[in-house]
Amino acid sequence: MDARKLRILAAVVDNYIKTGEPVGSKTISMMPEIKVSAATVRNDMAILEELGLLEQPHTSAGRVPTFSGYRLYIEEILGKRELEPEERKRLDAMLGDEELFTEELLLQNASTALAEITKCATVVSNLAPKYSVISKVEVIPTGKRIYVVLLITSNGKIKNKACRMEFDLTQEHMEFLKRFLEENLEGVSVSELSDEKLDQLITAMGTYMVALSPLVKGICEMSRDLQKNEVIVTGEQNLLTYRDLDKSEIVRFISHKNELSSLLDDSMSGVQVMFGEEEDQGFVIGNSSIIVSKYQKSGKTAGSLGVIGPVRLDYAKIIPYIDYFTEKLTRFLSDQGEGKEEGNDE
Amino acid sequence: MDARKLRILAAVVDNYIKTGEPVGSKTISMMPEIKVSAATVRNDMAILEELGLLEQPHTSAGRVPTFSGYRLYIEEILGKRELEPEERKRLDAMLGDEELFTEELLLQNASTALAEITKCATVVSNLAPKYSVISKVEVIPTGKRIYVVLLITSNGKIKNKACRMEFDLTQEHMEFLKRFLEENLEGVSVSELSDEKLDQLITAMGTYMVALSPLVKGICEMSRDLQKNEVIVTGEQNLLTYRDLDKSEIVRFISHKNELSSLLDDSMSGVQVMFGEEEDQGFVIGNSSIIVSKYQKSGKTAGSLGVIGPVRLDYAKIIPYIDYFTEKLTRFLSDQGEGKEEGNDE
DNA sequence: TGTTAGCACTCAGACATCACGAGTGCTAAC
DNA sequence: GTTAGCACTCGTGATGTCTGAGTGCTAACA
Repeated sequence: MDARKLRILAAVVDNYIKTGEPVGSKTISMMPEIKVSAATVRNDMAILEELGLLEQPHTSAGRVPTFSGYRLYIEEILGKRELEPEERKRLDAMLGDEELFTEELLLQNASTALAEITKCATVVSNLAPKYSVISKVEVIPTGKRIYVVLLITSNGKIKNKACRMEFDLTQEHMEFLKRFLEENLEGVSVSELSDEKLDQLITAMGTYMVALSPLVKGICEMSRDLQKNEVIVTGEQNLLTYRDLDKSEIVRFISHKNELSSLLDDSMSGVQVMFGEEEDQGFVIGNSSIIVSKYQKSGKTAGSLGVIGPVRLDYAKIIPYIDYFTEKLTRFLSDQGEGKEEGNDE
Repeated sequence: MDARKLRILAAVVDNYIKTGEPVGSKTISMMPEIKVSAATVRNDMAILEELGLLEQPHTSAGRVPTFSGYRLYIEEILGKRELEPEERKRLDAMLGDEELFTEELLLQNASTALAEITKCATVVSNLAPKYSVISKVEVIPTGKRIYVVLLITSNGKIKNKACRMEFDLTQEHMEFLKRFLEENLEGVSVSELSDEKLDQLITAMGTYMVALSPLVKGICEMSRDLQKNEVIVTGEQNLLTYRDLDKSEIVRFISHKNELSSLLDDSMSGVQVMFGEEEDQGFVIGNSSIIVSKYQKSGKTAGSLGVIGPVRLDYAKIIPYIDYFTEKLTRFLSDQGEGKEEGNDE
């Protein structure tokens, strides 16, 4: 694969991203970086087509990059671009006041900022709840055999749930419960609370079992809620502006966004680009691509941030942005050390 | 307006709802309930057109009902139909087990059921939080100057919020706070907690003001959250199946669903039908109609339930369904008396 | 051997034309 | 007041034609 062919491929991709029209040999031969005639370009393009990097929608049309073409373009041709200082400033300004950041807020601001800059939809998946540890459990009586269970996790999430009991708890019950929960649940990882663990806990309560098990069950339900990590999509409306995305598929995507979570979580670290049709998940929008990057906390993946748009996306611009945001998130989470305990559950 | 013209109008509406095609005089004259020739039908249709009840998309096409046409059809021609026993049974089955109902669950089940039956989107707006009263406020220390405020309302909603303080609170602070909150907040309506009320409360704390005001502020923020009532939309995807609804408008609608709340809350009691273009709210989908009905609790409107679909909707079928569900909700809320205290804030 | 000009060929898209048929309004007769 | 008949309208879909962008191939050139 010689350098000129790569230049031609790059030119096709650039041009197609810009115009959305198949690119012909003449257009390319007129570009300053290509100094050969249209005929030569044609010869090269025929070879690029044989290699599966370009394709023709129909005989008398120009060339369009294939998925492999895009991939090669992104991986080989686009170098890792560093952001200009002004760009950084602009992005930082969009993120808002650093003082006020929590992981959640930073993530949210980053995704709105990305959506605004790229005019695409952004997706965010936060694994933090999954890896968090129960830091406090509290049971509060609220009259008439109703008890509110409050669960606070190490990453600052707070969850609550009302439990209706068969009868009111005595002072003794409450004291036992307080001690029991402290000893058996505080410090336990949210993901540890499986059904078996629940059974163990209930058995461990001994004679208090009958009276108190609904509360423990409630706690397990909450931690199960915490385990399934949610995908947040921002800027869906932006997708409407692209002619090459099917509107019904967009709606379908929006209502099934949670199915994205496996896609996001399975992806490798670093910036990764996936194309709608290539993935076999049925819910992905045709002709769309998704750029995802993961951020870390103390060496472990803590979540991911991505942009969803048409396949013809300005990768050269967007990838560095995503990179910047995920680096920022990773840095923030490591600076933050043991973790602030803020946040609320709305 | 003679009876035959009404019958013809009804026939046009029925037929148009069924087929989506403009209805011609011949089609109508062949219907069993119309015993006149096509020519006569044409004469009558011309008059109905003059009255603004029908219109022609173009000269050589059949007639289509106008909004007024639909309205007349719904109000004058469709009587209030009672549901068949089987229909009731079917609806009840879809609502699920009565034993488990809370207002929220019932509302949610009703809207999913409606969405499924009607193949439309349903909207739900619950005013309950707005009218609820604070039944309990609790402050729980969670280490390192972080305090979780827990707010429980009369309708069973639980909200929580973490507040970071300047310094840790003493035993004395906590005792004062407990008494203060009990005396000043329990029993207060959520909607009462305005900014002025907040100022009053803070002043009333006297020397404790400096230390404790962040907590009170947190409480007010939460009650403000409770006040703005959310609109829940179910079955948006169903809207995609209708050719006469614009897909981009559907997406726009989904992402601005909260703007519906004023529309829902302002509507009168009883079943009401509104048409997309007639309302001046910009966000409504063109060519769509919305059927809303409100349910009550102790004489006051407690929320609304509606169906959104294309203008050509099977009103004859849907209206009784909505009616049934809102009656059921109203009945449930009045049976329930002072209100169960269940629910959780996820 | 790689590059280029020239040329015949292909094909989507725009545009015009045409026939069809569903539906109308009007008129005159019943 | 109702109906049959008829001329007229007009959207729809099928068909044909033209155009231009773009191609592949070939032969000449460096």
